[in-house]
Amino acid sequence: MVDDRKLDVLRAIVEDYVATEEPVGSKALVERHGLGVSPATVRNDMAVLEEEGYIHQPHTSAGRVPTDKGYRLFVDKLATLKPMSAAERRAISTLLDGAVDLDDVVQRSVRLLSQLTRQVAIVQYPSLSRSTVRHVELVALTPTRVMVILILSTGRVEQRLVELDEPVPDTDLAELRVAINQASSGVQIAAAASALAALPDAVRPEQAASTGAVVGVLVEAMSDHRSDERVAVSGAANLARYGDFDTAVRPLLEALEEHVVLLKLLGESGVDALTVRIGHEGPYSELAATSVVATGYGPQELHLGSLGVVGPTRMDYPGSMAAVRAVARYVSRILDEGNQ
Amino acid sequence: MVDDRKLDVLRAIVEDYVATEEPVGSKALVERHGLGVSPATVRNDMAVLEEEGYIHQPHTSAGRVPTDKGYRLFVDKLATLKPMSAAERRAISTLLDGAVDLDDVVQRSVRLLSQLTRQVAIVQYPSLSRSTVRHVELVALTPTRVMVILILSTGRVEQRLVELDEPVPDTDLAELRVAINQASSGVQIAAAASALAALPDAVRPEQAASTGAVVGVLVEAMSDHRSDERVAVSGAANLARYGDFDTAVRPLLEALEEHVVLLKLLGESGVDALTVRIGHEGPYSELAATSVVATGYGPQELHLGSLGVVGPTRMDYPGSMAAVRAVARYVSRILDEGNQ
DNA sequence: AGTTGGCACTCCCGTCAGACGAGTGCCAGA
DNA sequence: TCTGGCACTCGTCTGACGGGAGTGCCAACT
Repeated sequence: MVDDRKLDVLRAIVEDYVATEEPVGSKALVERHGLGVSPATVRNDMAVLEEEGYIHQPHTSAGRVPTDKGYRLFVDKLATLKPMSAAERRAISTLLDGAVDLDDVVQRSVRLLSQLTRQVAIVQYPSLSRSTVRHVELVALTPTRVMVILILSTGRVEQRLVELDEPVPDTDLAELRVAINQASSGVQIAAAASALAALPDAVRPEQAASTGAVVGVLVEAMSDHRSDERVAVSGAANLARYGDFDTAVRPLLEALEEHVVLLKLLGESGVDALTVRIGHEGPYSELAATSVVATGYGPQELHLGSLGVVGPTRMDYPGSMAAVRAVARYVSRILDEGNQ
Repeated sequence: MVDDRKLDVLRAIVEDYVATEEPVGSKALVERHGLGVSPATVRNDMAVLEEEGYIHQPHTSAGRVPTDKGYRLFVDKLATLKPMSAAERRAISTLLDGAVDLDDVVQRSVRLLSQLTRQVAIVQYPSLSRSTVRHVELVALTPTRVMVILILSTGRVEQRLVELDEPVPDTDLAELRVAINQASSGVQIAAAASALAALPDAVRPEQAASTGAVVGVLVEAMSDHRSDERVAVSGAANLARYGDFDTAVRPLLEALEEHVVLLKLLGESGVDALTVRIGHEGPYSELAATSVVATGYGPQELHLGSLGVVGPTRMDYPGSMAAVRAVARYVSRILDEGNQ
């Protein structure tokens, strides 16, 4: 039976262990938290909690440490999000409002998140595939070199250079620009790609070649999911605070280099739905000592990407969860504004 | 007196210490390198080298370790660049040739460099201020919203959104586009900014407001030196290989977060001129245990940015220097091609 | 003069025993 | 059901000790 006081004990253990990084004993517990009972009672409760698998003893005569299962219970039942302080709220809004473009938003967010949580922060760049085409611009740099600029609803801009075999007159280029925008503007990117692919057949034969070249590059840029896999990382230095280098720091440090791994870690939680993955719950056994707090972001419930923090299982969950949610909301709002 | 054999001894000490990470003694030296003399002789040489400050003994009855001065001598007099293997050359060219745009070049380079050297690699994004304006494009997203796109000779593209107080007819916008490009295209960015600043006075009064808004944003983008301070970093996981966490790893890990610090570390070496800064020679006392191998890059001797690797003073200088130079040359070549 | 073998010396490092103390489990009593 | 007491466990710290790597110096050799 796990009654209320035992939950209190578990909460106290988690909080103390997170704070001190050391196994916590019964005596220290009753002293630091006003539990109102004696150490002996706490010991009895601990014995039960251990039997149920919520805490664990590194060795006889040592204090207790929460297990992954214990953290899970803590997060599900015991944790209340630490409200952000006014200063923090202000920091978030002023910092993010100062961003000049999309890349800047992402970079500022990731930095901010790592500073707020003192953890490693990860922000996925907004997915290209979910957005719509806002405009396509063609710029003739020379008669045979055209720069193709693809502007998406999220604010992302992709540019590609096209080399043409023959010079194309400006009037033809203008025509092509109109045709492309008619076919694609306002359309979801996947649909736009297929609509464009049909374009070369619809123009005059002498334009087919140049149209084909331009459209080919555009379609390629649209179906290029590279940017879907881009992430920004910040706060690796925070790892230095952790003691157990080999189990906690090194594997994570290696994972940070592999952006694909990070994306999988972030997962695909819905907008405004916090996901907490604790230790072994995650997809990688090497990262059994690390937890992830993540959420999706995007305007109007549309999932454009994910962001979150990773750290050792022994992390400040309430604080991390609050910060992740706050930053995600701001980012969503900004993406919404740019898009209205 | 430091004669040839003593230099050989120093070289051997550096090589062994880099390989083993342990102080090297006289006996091990003569065994591993065919020095052709007895340990006692080597000991005498070592005593001289120590007196001159090239090597150092952590404590009596320990082997010797090179000092910063010893590494300096090694780099200046004794090191010959390790030639890249054919496979490495191929890896560099195929990887970098596959880059689709400027950001991609930078990101691939930094990753490549960290893999080649197994160190932390840093690549500065090409400086905006040294490049010329290739083209400015204006796109009317709605009658009162104009996207301004600035295309530079290096291939960098900056975009900004401008909100206008009143709708601007397309014909006026076309006029403005022509005027802007006449004033700026082909011009160095600083000069272009001042040329543009004068533009609002030269147009019809009813256009002055919109022209002012567009030009203002452009000038701001041009004088925005944010991108001059951007760097890409890769290979932080390689730090995990180093033992002395507190002196070597932690300070460097913290420095990696501070891009300004990294830029200062890279310094401003000329194109094709390798700079090696060893330990205390660098600008930060906290990084007294780290060395930097860096060089500038850019087409035609034009310094657009720097790249290099950082690591503990005990690093493989010949290998790092060769890799840094090879990557810098490839990057320079690619920037040249995109620019011809 | 430079090189070499021999030798005593220094000092790091790993091991081991012993003391200490934090923390526990259990039990009897309130 | 809670509490105080108590014996017990076991990790950690300390100091002593021996082995070994490496040195510096010296006398002898080339």
